Amino acid sequence: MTDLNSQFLNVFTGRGYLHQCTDIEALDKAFDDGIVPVYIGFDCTATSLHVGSLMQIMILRWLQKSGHKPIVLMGGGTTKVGDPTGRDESRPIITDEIIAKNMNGIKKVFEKFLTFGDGPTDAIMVNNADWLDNLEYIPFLREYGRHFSINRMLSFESVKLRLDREESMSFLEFNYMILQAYDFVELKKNYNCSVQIGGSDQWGNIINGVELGRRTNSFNLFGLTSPLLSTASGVKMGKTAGGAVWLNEDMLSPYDYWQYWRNTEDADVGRFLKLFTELPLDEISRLEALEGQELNDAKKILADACTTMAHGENAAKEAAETARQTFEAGETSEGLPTLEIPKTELQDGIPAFVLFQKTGLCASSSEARKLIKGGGARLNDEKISDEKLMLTEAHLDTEGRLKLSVGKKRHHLVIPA
RNA sequence: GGAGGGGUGCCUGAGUGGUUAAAAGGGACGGACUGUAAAUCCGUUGGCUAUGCCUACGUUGGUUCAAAUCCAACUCCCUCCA
Repeated sequence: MTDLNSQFLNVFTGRGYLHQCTDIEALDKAFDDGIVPVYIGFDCTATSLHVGSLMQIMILRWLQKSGHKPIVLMGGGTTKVGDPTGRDESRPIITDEIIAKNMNGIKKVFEKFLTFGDGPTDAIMVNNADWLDNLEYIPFLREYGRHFSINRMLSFESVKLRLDREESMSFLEFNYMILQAYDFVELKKNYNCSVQIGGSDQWGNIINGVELGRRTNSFNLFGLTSPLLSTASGVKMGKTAGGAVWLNEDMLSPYDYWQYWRNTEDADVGRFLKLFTELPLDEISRLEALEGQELNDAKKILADACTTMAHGENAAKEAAETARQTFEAGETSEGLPTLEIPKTELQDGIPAFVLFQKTGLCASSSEARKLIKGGGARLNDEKISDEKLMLTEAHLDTEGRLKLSVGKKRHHLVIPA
């Protein structure tokens, strides 16, 4: 690789964000010459983003730190079409109200990671519905549609996958890549944004935009992609027992978020520290060299740093302290997720499996029963052996609480009120 | 519009009248081993206050003592033809 001059690209490559670039030397020069607006697009399919998008968010954060302007493109328009990339079936149609609601939730995530405002390097958020909603079909086809070759579009991975699997792909979805390409041109025109970054699965879509810009307006646009992330054992990132690892506090508690990072595989620690924290690289190489038990310290640092960024320092400290009490001291920590139940329920007696369901530790009471049968359920750190155990006030611990555990890692407190 | 093939549990995929809550694999969860890791081995994997009951093989009806399995209509997908 050639030597890079710009601060941003040095960080970008040094920390492992680089997968492909359309023209890295020219891009390097651009970043070195002055403030460059760069955009990354995000879907509005949920009320929060999850760790699958965290790498893109970190990229924008570094971008801003390096003195450039991040543009967060909300796919308010394209979400109505649905990105077929990586999907083996159509997305359900999402209504405008839900999209608006989702955008609000996602905005909250970004406010934690970026500084928004009117200054030259302040981040801005734009919505592609602003220009996509009112497109006129015939003029659009004549001006832009003629630059797209169906032959080529059919060869794209996102399309090919669906065709190979003999799944249907509607014309609606087929248009997604055209619209995304058009976004790039719009952003160039309105915000002088000539760089798009995305995951490596977006490479095809990004290239389309670059080419469309060149053909229609002789723009010189750049595309830059980051590797798709899976854990060292090949699992796609971002799922746990409870579901997706959301970045919004109301969808996943800081404690659970901290736990997610604490449970990182050994082989991923160094890579994740580079990608998801802002620790200096030499500090990271020291940490990832740790072995055996000591590597757990690196995992804690990873969890602290990630949680601090997403939820603030206090939340991170609380999560770390709760984890320490729970796992290292073997105590029952107040910081664990807690459920209050009416006193009378305990006075009357309530089956343990019902409580497991109520706390959300188990999805159904059948699941809870099976868990108890299988020996995976604990009450106040003691294994429950009776599937039909009735809980009463006699089971409260000295502090007047019940601690329910599923496996070794998932705990919940129940307090009568 | 015509001909043929297909729609099975979270996913892939077997099953062509009763022994089928449905093989097998994957995933997920739990256990053992560990370091809150990975790998490995074992177990669980529709719901229900439950020795039973209910719901489930695209949808709706039908045949039958009995249907994922047979019939009809509908619907969606795939392939070929127009």
